[in-house]
Amino acid sequence: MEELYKRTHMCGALNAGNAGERVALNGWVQKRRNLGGLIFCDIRDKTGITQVVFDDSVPKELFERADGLRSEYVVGVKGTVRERQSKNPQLPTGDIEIAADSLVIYSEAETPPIYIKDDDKVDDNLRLKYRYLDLRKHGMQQNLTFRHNIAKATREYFDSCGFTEVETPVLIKPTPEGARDYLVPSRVNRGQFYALPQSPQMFKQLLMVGGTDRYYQIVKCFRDEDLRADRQPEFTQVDIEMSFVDVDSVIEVQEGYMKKLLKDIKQVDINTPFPRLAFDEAMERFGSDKPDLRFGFELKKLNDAVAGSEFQVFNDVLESGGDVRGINIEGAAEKFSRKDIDKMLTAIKHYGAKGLFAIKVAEGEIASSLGKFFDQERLQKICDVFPAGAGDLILIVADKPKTVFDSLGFLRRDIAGKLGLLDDSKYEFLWVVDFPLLEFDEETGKYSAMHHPFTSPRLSEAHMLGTQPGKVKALAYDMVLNGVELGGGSIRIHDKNLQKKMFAALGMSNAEVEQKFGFLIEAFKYGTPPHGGIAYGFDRIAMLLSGQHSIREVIAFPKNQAAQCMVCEAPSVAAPEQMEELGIALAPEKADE
RNA sequence: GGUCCGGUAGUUCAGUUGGUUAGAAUGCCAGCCUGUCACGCUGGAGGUCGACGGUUCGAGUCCGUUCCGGAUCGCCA
Repeated sequence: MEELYKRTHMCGALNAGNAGERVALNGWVQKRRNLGGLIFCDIRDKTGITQVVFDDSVPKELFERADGLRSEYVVGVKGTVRERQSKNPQLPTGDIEIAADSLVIYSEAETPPIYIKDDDKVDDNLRLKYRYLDLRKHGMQQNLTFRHNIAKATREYFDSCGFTEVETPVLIKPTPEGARDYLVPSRVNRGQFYALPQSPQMFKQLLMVGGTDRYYQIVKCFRDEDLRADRQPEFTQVDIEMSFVDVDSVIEVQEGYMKKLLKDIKQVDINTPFPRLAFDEAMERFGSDKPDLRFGFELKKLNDAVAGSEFQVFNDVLESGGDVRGINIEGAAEKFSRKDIDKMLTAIKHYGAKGLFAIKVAEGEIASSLGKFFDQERLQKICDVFPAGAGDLILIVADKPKTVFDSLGFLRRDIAGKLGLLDDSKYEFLWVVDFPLLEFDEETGKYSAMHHPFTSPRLSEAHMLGTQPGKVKALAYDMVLNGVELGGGSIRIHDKNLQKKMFAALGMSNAEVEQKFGFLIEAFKYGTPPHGGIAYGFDRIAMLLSGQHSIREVIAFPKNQAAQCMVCEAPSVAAPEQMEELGIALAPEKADE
């Protein structure tokens, strides 16, 4: 290779104050503009771009080499900084340019399949396949740096609060019964498997038994589940556990964490403590257990207002234990057409909704698809619940409670988006608390833990575990920011008798408990501090604080929707020899029915 | 597993009721050009219209199957 030019500055670093200095830059060719006897060339690195000029004062050989430059060539340039004749106010380095006197081409480049520009619109899969090119974009480099800064602030904060970062194993025991683990075969223990952790839950509890007192870890976790814009099969958690704490002590430390993150990263002061909303109230008011508080449109129950009408649809729903609820979109009566409302109905059919009823309130008249069954007086009664006035649009869904909540919860947020109310510069934090401890699974006919089986019930309600398990509330909490669940946690059960009751309520036999959690139960015999903790989705935090709408934007090498790595093409089949050595054979594919 | 949307040049897209040689922008290549910065001007190359089958005198367009991608519901203790 030719000589390496020892870099004196990054490409985004120079300004008028450097005029007259001799510098050396390394980077990629963003763009070459050949004006004939004058060549401009923009050199880019992760900090920015600098314009380099070759004119008739340079040797012919150098000028010709500059003429041969193409996009994405990797080069080194030496020259003198000077102020530009015509400045470019759009560039941080726009006041200066480098009058080049020497140029080295480290590496040529083929024409890239995607443009290295932040505002290009290119197919997501191409971006993922050529991720190393995508990462050259300034915005992507900013995202990576941004994520790094969050990790740094996280470590600073928890360190300052007396936490120890401890690494927990990545090869752990599989959880029985289909819990979507990634399985890892063992050659040394032929026929046996590890699992990759979905979370370090049991190990962090063991750390509390082990006297670590305050633990945190920025840790990769794995779930072999279907993907979403905010869900990847391998993702990063900020995992936290504390000894000798109650709900308030955990929450206080976490609010301090968010306060520091927002201050350090966004220079934004947020108020603590965060509001706390009981799960039931969150559902009643927002139709969601992770409500977005940046706007209103709260749900109202209309059962009383519509009772006793001639409208059979509502009557049937009310009789079968369902609800009639609505939201009032203030001032939106004229903003949505009949067609728009039909589209909304199509959208909420996903949640099982069968109908969507609209009431448009105007001065002196209330128009509605319900007009046939509801006279003005009755419609007014519905309006009064919100209360709604002239210009407002009320949307009503009648169905099973879950369908009503899901549908209106979705519409509330969807419409806010359409009305431009989702302001990324607003940070509305809250805690959702008082979750039910258990939920009834209609398929298995059993209760299952809403969070996990070590979540403590409210101690005052623990006696109901045997009799009314569905009514017991958990000492659990979710942190929600702008409609996204950032993290969730709980106070754990540390009393072995209470834990036994919990397992009984879950319908688990002693043998089953022993097989799944034996080592944790064993550990609890030897002196267990009261403890609790929380785990955050680190990628989600980075996504939200950087204003992105997919966690892929803050992950260097994310997987596509089919959980494939487009760069290295994982997963792939294993070589027969390797399978043989591991003692694994593939089962024949199931015949289609 | 279900539902919806999409697949046309390297890239982003247009392509009407089925009708001659499938277009634009950008990128790429060549030539000209001394103050550009989305440089400009002139010219050029570049396509199995995702794949297979069907209807038709004729299919990018219609029908069926299939593959791929995205969104979403289920799922995510």
